[in-house]
Amino acid sequence: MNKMHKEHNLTKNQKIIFDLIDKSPQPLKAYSILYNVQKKGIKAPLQVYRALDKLVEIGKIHKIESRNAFIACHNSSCQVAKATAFSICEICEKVTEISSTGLSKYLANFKDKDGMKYSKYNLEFFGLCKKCTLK
Amino acid sequence: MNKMHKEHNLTKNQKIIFDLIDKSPQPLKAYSILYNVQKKGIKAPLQVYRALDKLVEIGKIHKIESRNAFIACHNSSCQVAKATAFSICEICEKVTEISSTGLSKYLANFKDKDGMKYSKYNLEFFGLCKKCTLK
DNA sequence: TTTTTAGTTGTTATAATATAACACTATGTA
DNA sequence: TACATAGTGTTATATTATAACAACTAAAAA
Repeated sequence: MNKMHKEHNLTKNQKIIFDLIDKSPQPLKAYSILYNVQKKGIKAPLQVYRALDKLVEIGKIHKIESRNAFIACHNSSCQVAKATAFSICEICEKVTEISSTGLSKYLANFKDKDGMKYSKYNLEFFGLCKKCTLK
Repeated sequence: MNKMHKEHNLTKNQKIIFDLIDKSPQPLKAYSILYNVQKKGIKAPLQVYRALDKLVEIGKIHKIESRNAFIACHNSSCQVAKATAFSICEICEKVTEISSTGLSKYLANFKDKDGMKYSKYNLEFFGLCKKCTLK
C-alpha cells in the first residue's frame, strides 16, 4: 500500500459519519449530522463529536472554524489536517477547499518576525462566489 | 458631528468591554468577559455579544475563531476586521497577531484557480511559542 | 490460548457558546 | 418637533461541545 495514502480503517460510526459528510456538497454541522444518522443508531451528540474528532485528526475531514461545520477533504495532498485553506461565500455560504501549491508552499515556509515557523495553519477566505457575484 | 471623520465613539458597554480586552495580554472568551464586567452593570450574555459584534465590525478587536476568543487589534493597518493573521501556541495558548506586510500583500492578492479574489481572510497558524519550544 | 492494551462505544448529564424576541432609551438630524 | 438609527436591558431559548463512567472489541503481547 502507498504510504502517502495510508488507509485508516474507519470504525462503524466513523464510517457512517464520514460517508454522510463526503456525500454532502457543503459543510455539515454536528447536530445536523446527528439528526441525519439517528436512523442508523447514532443517538447522542458525543458519538458524533468523537467520530468527527477522529476524522479531523486523520485528515479525512476538516473543520471550518468560522462556521462550526465539517467538510470532507478533497485535497489528496493534505492527508493530515495540518494545512488547510478554504474560500467561503458570505451570501450562500458555499465553501470550497483551496488547493494551491503556491499558497501552501508560501504558508508552510512563512516565518514570523521572530523567525518562528509553524507546523499547522488554517486559512479562511471570505467573499462572494461566482454565482453570488452575478446576482 | 462630522461624519467624514467619524471616530467610532464607543458606547458605555462597548468601552467597558473593549478596555477589558485591550488590557488583557491574551484573548478573552465571552463568558469570562461577562464575569469580569458584571460589577460594572453588564449582566447578560447578549450585552457582551452585542458589544463584541460591534467591536469586531469596526476592527477594534478580532475573534480567534478556533478558540472562540477575542483579542484587541494592535495592528494599526487593519482598521477593519478584514485581514487577520495570528499565531497560536498549542501548549500555552498564547496568541499573537502577525503583522507582516509580505504576508498581507500575498493574501490580499491571492486568486483561486477560478481567478476569484477575496475581500477578507482569517489565518491562524499553530505551533509552539518560543517559551514552550524550550521546555 | 489467555491476557493486556488501546481504542471505541453507549449513555446520562451538563457545560459553554450564542441568538431570538420584545419593550424601551438615547442620539443625531431633517 | 418628529423621525430614523443604533444601543440597552431583560427573559428565555437555541446551538455547540464536553465530563464521567461502565462496557465492549480488536489486535498484539505473553
